[in-house]
Amino acid sequence: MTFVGSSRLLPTAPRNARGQALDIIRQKIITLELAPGSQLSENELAGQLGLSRTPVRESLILLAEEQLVSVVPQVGTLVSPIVEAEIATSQFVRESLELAALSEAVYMVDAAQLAGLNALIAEQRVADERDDTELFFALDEQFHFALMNISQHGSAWRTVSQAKAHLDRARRLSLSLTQQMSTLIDQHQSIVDAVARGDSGAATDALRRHLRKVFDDIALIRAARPELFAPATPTRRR
Amino acid sequence: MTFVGSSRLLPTAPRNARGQALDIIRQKIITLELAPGSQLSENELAGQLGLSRTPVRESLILLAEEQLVSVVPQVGTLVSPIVEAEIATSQFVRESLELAALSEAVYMVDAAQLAGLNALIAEQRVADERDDTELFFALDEQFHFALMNISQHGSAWRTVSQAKAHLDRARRLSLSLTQQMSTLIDQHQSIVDAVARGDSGAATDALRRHLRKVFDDIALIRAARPELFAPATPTRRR
DNA sequence: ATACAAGTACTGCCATACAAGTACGCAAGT
DNA sequence: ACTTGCGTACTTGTATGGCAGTACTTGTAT
Repeated sequence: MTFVGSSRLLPTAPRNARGQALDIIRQKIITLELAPGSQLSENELAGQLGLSRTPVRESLILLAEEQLVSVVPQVGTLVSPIVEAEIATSQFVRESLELAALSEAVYMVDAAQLAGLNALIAEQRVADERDDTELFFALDEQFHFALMNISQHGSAWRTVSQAKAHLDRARRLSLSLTQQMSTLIDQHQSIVDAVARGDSGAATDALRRHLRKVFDDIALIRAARPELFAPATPTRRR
Repeated sequence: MTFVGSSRLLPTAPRNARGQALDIIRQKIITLELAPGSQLSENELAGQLGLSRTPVRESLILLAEEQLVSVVPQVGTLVSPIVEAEIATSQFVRESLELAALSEAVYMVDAAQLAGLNALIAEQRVADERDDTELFFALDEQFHFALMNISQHGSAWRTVSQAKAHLDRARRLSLSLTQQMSTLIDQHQSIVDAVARGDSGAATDALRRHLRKVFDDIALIRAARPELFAPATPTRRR
């Protein structure tokens, strides 16, 4: 597993044990390697990661704040099930913030930033050709961050990224992500083109269409396989 | 100090030591009882609160994630200075989310919700007459939460509340909060009136004006006393 | 008086031990 | 067969000790 494009903003690797544990566990939850509803154990995770309970426990507390796990005292820690309401909230947060940032960004973008965005799109085309969804997810994260960074509100990315994590996790339920990559990349291009033209309305429209597509794809998954959402009974470990 | 209207949504008191420590420390930071830039110590806080270092440390980790403190390994934990960029980001997040939620809320509000909002405004008038700023802060928090809760996005309040915490802390630098309460309450009334009329544009305009006033007040403080923002040297404890 | 270096007293980080509480299985009694 | 009660094996919560690294202090030499 590569941690390129992890949610942690600074690419500098987390030098302490807690940072390592947080990144690894978080990534495993988002990629569904740790199934929604499954039970975790501080002790077991500590053993697997070769750490003591302390940094693992601190990571789980942070993940609970992010709503990715829920800790029940004296009972256990559960990977949060994928709940429609949570997805809708994440979509609302992400959409509101990205759109508001982009509407300002149109008036302050420079040539270097546009070139950077186009370069990311080119890399995404490569990822598409290789059917490398992991690479695409990482580049997608970079693209949306770069877009938001044009305005002065790049430091709000932390908030957006947390919302995006819930949406990405739900997206991974889809079996055929590879078929949608080219559409998503085209939408990326439409956004950048509108920004380059200085057309604020077209840019926000294009971004809204893009984000709504992601959300609608999740709705399609839910329609096809409702059992994947909000599993009623938590999965016990043994 | 009363914890009515603390940031924790559920009024159910935190039953474990970490929850207590988190609420107390957080409140002391927001109310400036713990000065921006001042140094904290896990040991010292644990002693003051009558707890061990563990729950205190876990609280500080959560506060660091919220950007209210910054932890420097082997050096110390500092209460975050009030930095203009951080304020601007918080304003951006709060404004974007509250406005987006309100624009939807106008079409789904019912009579009971309007009555609840007006009741909160009435309470705020009382707080104004008594010059009780602490009560007003609590009621203000309740009002904005109730407003956001009309739409289906009440669960995004957690995010808004974290941004609002930074703005509230900066607001407390102002010496004359009592003189502004009546204006703020009038603006609350304008928002509710517009929502009651079903006038989406007027409602969002009124809310934007309201939130911008809060932001502009902070800018005035900064203009008058720039030394309160981003203190260059951290305050050592002895 | 100044520069420098060793000492010392802190810091947060991590590991570990113990405490409190819950869930489940199994056995005894009805 | 079913219910009930207890024991056991887990769970997270909290306390504490030791470690490594930083900053300030103090003594010494220049």
